[in-house]
Amino acid sequence: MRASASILHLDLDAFFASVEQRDKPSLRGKPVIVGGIGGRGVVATASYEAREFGVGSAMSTAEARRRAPHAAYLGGRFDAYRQSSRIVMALLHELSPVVEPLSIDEAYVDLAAGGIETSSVVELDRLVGDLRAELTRRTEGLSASVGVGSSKFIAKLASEAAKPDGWLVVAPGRELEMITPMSVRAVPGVGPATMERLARLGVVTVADLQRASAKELVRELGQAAGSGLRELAFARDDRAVQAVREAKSISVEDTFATDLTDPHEIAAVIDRDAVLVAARMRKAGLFARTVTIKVRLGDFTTWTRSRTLDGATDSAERIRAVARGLLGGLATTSGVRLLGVGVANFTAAAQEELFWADEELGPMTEEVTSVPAMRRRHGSSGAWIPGMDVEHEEHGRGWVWGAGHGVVTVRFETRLTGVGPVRSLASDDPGLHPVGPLPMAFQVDDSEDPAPG
DNA sequence: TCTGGGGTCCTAGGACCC
DNA sequence: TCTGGGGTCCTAGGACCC
Repeated sequence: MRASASILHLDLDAFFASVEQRDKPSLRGKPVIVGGIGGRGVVATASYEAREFGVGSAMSTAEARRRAPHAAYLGGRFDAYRQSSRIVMALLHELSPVVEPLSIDEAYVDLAAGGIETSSVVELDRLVGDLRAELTRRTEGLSASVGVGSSKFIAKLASEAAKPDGWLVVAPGRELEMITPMSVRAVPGVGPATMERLARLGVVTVADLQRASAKELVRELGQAAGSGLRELAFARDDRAVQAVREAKSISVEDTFATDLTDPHEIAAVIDRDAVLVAARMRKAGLFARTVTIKVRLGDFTTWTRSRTLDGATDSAERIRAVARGLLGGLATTSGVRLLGVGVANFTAAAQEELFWADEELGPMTEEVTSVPAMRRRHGSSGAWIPGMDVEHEEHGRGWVWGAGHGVVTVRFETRLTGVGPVRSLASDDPGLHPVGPLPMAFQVDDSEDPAPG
């Protein structure tokens, strides 16, 4: 822990839903839910209006629809989210060179590394105020919650406490006062299972945690979690903000609208995922030694199987062969709900093995390499996904409101137009095309890609 | 129609080595 | 008779985060 409040944590408020409300004027002030909109989807982000109905992240979309039947359900526009995320990360880099993105919508900043040494809460308040205002301006209307404190732990709890659209600077020396009354559940790393174990020890609040014996915590939670949690209970946290974090794994997985039973189809999905993973490795310049497959059955039983090679590869063919070999050891006839392929154990250079012996798989079929076709068959119902950006030769830019039975309904509006009209068109209307997100007025140099979201 | 997708970190047991 | 002891690597699973 530092003597000054020099770590900042920023979290964009209801990020995906806020981008949708910004870009779709008719949804402003309304419940908006972004996530998987198929039968097996879950909520990624609910707008604050939707949260009023009891809808939250990770809830099944089916449950969300019961609670908020009139909300807008959108599939998500990741290009638009990345576009705004880049603007925010670039803004943070203007404060300090040491910025650690945690996800697409969250980051730590080491203020001291940016030459911001003040311990004056008034000055920090002004700095954060300016930051938040500039963020809203550059993102054309998004808001972020910001916490500043003497450690990552305190900065994160502060931004959490400030939500939504607020900020909190925790003065050095006031940390224990802030955290002691909190529930242990508020401590990052304490989820449902850990909370349950702690409750068995009679530990419910951070104050209880301070009184618990270190030995008992380690016995119940293991060495790392037990000792780590006890340190956090006293606000002891010296983790540095890390500007560069190297990827440890890359994976692709899919849950199917209905369970897969055809072995050829299962094998084809593994092949396709191997191709996707290899493409991402090539883009990142990485070679992997370990190949993993993940299989979830209809009853939610989940298996992972992995194999570590002597050498490192980025070959789609090699990954495919290893993944298929791993698949061969599993009984999948009852039906497969989810399939995935991952790689790990990276090296920066290939160390191809001289010899290997895998069963002969034969060439990949057209179907395997045609990813969009696969997604359409197993993913959502059609090509027109609710929320997506479209442009019509006659009516201009808009977004898909709904689709089905040969008809697609589009609302023709953008964040620059105000609420626009709705029109129903034939889903094969030749004048209608999917498009990318509307460019932002504020441009970021994106010659180098930020960390993957 | 309960339960996504992309990650990180940790644990525990077995193999293997000195 | 009686089974060390530490280290590393690998695998599988689980908890957690956004």
